[in-house]
Order: sequence, then structure tokens, then C-alpha cells
Amino acid sequence: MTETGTNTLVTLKKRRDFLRLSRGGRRWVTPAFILQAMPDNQKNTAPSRVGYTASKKVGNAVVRNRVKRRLREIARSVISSDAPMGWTYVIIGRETAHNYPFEKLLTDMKWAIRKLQSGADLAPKSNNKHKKRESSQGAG
RNA sequence: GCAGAUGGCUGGAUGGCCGCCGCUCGCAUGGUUGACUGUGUGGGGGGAGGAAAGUCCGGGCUUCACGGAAACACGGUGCCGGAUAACGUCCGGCGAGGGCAACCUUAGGGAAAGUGCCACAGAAAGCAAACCGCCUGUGAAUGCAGGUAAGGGUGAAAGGGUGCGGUAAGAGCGCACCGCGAGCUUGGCAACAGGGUCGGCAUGGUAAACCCCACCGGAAGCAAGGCCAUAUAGGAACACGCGUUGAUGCCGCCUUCGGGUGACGUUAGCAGAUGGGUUUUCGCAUCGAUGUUCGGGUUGGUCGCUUGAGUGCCUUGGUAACAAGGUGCCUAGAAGAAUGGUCAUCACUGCGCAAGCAGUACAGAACCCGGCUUACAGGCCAUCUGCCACU
RNA sequence: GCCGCUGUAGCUCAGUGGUAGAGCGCGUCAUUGGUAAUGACGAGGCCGGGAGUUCAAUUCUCCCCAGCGGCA
Repeated sequence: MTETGTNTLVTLKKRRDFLRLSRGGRRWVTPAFILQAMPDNQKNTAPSRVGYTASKKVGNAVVRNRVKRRLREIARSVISSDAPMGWTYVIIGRETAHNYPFEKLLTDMKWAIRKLQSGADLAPKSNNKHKKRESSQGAG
């Protein structure tokens, strides 16, 4: 029972949250970014929380800022409408993200959210450090 | 027209839609006596650079240290004059080097105060000396004794250079010019330049080797520093225990038996204890409040935080850097850190016959200023030089 | 943001104004029936890059580049 509707976003700011997601979250890789996601313990009516990361490998400060802005833009337009509420996401920018076509970014984001929501990343391996939750039921 | 030199400016433009961060005005609502403030919403207005970069110098500001200061050590700077809050920056000049020229480069004090070093090669690498040679004498002769430093060779560098005279051969041994040094003199604030006199080669290089001389510098940095909130809650060690004060126990006195009190202040007081005799204590013990150091917790909020050695234009002074005066302007203030996405038109570049396609440099404020250095697609302006052509 | 440190052979490091070394690793040969160990020989370096001082720079000076660390 995932509510996909108007969804206000809260930005992640603490390093602790980023580390917890990189350890315990699930991930989906696209050419321009990596999406990490984790359903929250609380109710799914809570606002989604999103963090953005662009490491020094991506480029200099101008490129990193631009990558984060584009990631913020696709998160605003995709996650607020197409993603389940109450999850925590981290979007990690890759080197191609600073001039990747914007339309492709949008469709990739929708694809990644659908894959994570249906539990496609859990299928090949039985590697679950976290319990499966209503996220795996939500797709069916 | 071609080739070049120098200085300066600019750093894609306009509009539509959806979003971000401060400021300001209003409305609604909550807290508050109020000032004020939280949330939501609407309007207005602002929102990265010439280098924001590297963090290489100089200042403001803050904290710490310190009698004022000076000196030693250490570090830096280094022709002269000026500008400046200051500088290792800038401006003007001088010397040296490069370029046909415009112009450019230049850490450019002192090597006859001292010490060190100069590998290899070479006879010799620093108070000069003499391998081959040259010359003289001697000897039958390889040679030996003496003179010499022109020539050879080595080297980055061989103790002035060129020419003439001179000589046995040579040599600043003599002379001329150049270089070098010391006085004199002219110009200049000075660095320095010009002229002339004398000396007669003595003084190799290296100071981005030690060093000497002159000048400058207390240290750390907004993660500086102040306040508030939170905190198993006032942790451990050392010092102090002189004064002031709290708790507990004991002691003295009073008591209504619950408790209270430890008075007074030497011109005093005398209820008591201890001590003293030009005087002095006011209970005693333990723990703590105090100071220093170390640790633990919070990784929050707020101030610092943007009007300043600010800047456009004009006038005046100055060759200039710059200064003075007038007038106009306000131009980011974030905190996982604000400008993005898309569409249309135009500009420029590349490819292409064309339609069109692709691209638009270097790069993101973090307390603030003055510089330096480094990166940079292009475009524009001004001044100047050389060559060619024409008048 | 501020303050420091380090770049030398494939790896870990010495070194000093005068032709750049050690250990491990690599190759060839010897030894052995063969391998290891051992021994001998050898290759491999613009000493992070660019300017300057010097006769001469890995070393001294300046400017860049890369990597690492500390400070709330």
C-alpha cells in the first residue's frame, strides 16, 4: 500500500544518515547516477527524505554543484509524484551526470524507483541485511 | 596591407513556464502583558568572479602573552627616489643583458672583515707555482744550473686585453687605447653618468654556501572569539586551606527539650576555653565551594556577518603610482552550502553546397580588504614600431 | 575555510652541489635428475613538472601539479 501523491521532500543533512543508507540501503545503478533507498520504520505518510551526493571524482566545484542541482531537479519532479512516501533516498551523482540528457535522467529515475519498489534488486541474490517490508508487496 | 609591441575593457543576450536562498511589506493563525517571535500564504525587490582558485605576502578584526623598550636567536627583505594603512606590491629613474625597432627581462648591497668550496682533467685551482716549450751557460752526451711566462695542452675558470717598442728569450719592463683602482671636478635629492689627474696590475668565481651591513617581524587564527541551550550531572589529579561561607559529627553556653547560639573587639569584654603581656585567637575535625591541568557530554542555536583604507563620474595637484574635494550609488550573506531544467529567437565558432547538426573558455563567495602567482574560448578599444605599396 | 607534510627503479626506502644507490622483485647463466635456496652477470630512472642561481642542480631559490595528515 504505497501512497504516490503530492509528496513534500526533506533534505538529508547529517553524515550519519548518509552512512546508514550506504550500509543498509538498497541500490539501483543507472548511467548517470546511483539511487539508494530505504523504507522508513514509521508510517508511509511521512515526507520522503532525500540526500544528494557528488564526490570529488565527479569534477571540480562547478561540476559538482551542477550535478547536485540536476539531481535535485529530477528528485523534485519524480520522487514527489511517482515514489512511495516515507522512504529515505540518496542519489549519488556520477561523472556523466553533468551533461546527460535531462529526459533520460527523468526516465531513468522513474525506472530505478519502480525497480526498487518491486524489489528487483533483491531477486538475484538473497543478500538482505534489512528485513523485507511492505515495499516488496507494494508492487504486486 | 603584413608582421609585431604595450596598456585597458568585456567574459553571450532577451523572453515564457516550473523550482532554490536571504531581505522587505501585508494578511491569517499560535505563543507573549507588551516589545517580539513561530508557522502558512500573497506582493515587491536582491542573489558568485576577474580570477571567487593557489594560500605566496601585507593589513583590519579577535584571543593569548608581555612594565615601556632594547638586545640575542630565528625568519624575511636588499640599486635609488617616491606612493601607500602596510607590503616581498605599485610608479618613476639608474646599472646590466636581449631585440633592426616599438619594447622586454633583471633576488641588482658587501668577495682588498673572516671561514669554506671549486669534482674530473691539468704541472699548477689561489700568500701562486712551472709540465712541454723558448733563451743563456756548461758538458762528448741523455742531461745539469739559471732566466722566462710569449706559445702548447687541460679546464667553466690559468693572476688584465690589443698593438707597438724592448730583450739572449721574455715580462706593465716602457708607451698608446680599453679595463681596474684612488683622489679631483661637473650634472643629479640619490642610484649614477660625463670630464680630467694619478697609480701601474695588486683585486679569479661562489653570499638562491656560512657570513657581514642596513631595515622589518610577539604568537595564533572567524573551526579566532562571545552568549544561550543540553548534559550519566557536577568526574579525576594536584595545589590552597590565609580570609569568607555551606553540610555533617563532636565541644562550650542557653533552653519552653522542638531547638537556638559560637556574642563582644583593646577607651572592649569577662559565661567559658586557650594563649599572650606595648600583644592576640574566636570553637575543633572531615567533606565541599576556590585555582590549575586532564577527562566526559552536547556536534545544536545565536552573535561575529557584511557600509568598507568601498565604488562610478567630475574638478584640482602630480611625469606617474596616488592624493584632496564635490556629487551619485548600496552591490550575496549561505551553512550537505543558494542561479537549475526546458522551450523560442538572436550572436559567435566548427562541419556541410544547403537544410541542418554540434559547441560556447577558465571556473563557484564562506570574516573582510590591498597585492602577487596560476588558469582562460573568444571579442572590442587606444597608443606605438619595422617592412612593403601609393600620394 | 585555516595550518602542515611528502613525491627517487615494479614495491619499500637511503642519499648528497660533481657520472644516483640498497633490499625485495624481474631476466639470463651456473649449481641439481628437476625445483627451491645459493652464486655470478644484466636490464630497469629526463630523481613529480617548469623557470632561475651556479662552470655544474636529485640537492639551493621561486612557481605549479599530485597525494596525505591535523584543527570545530
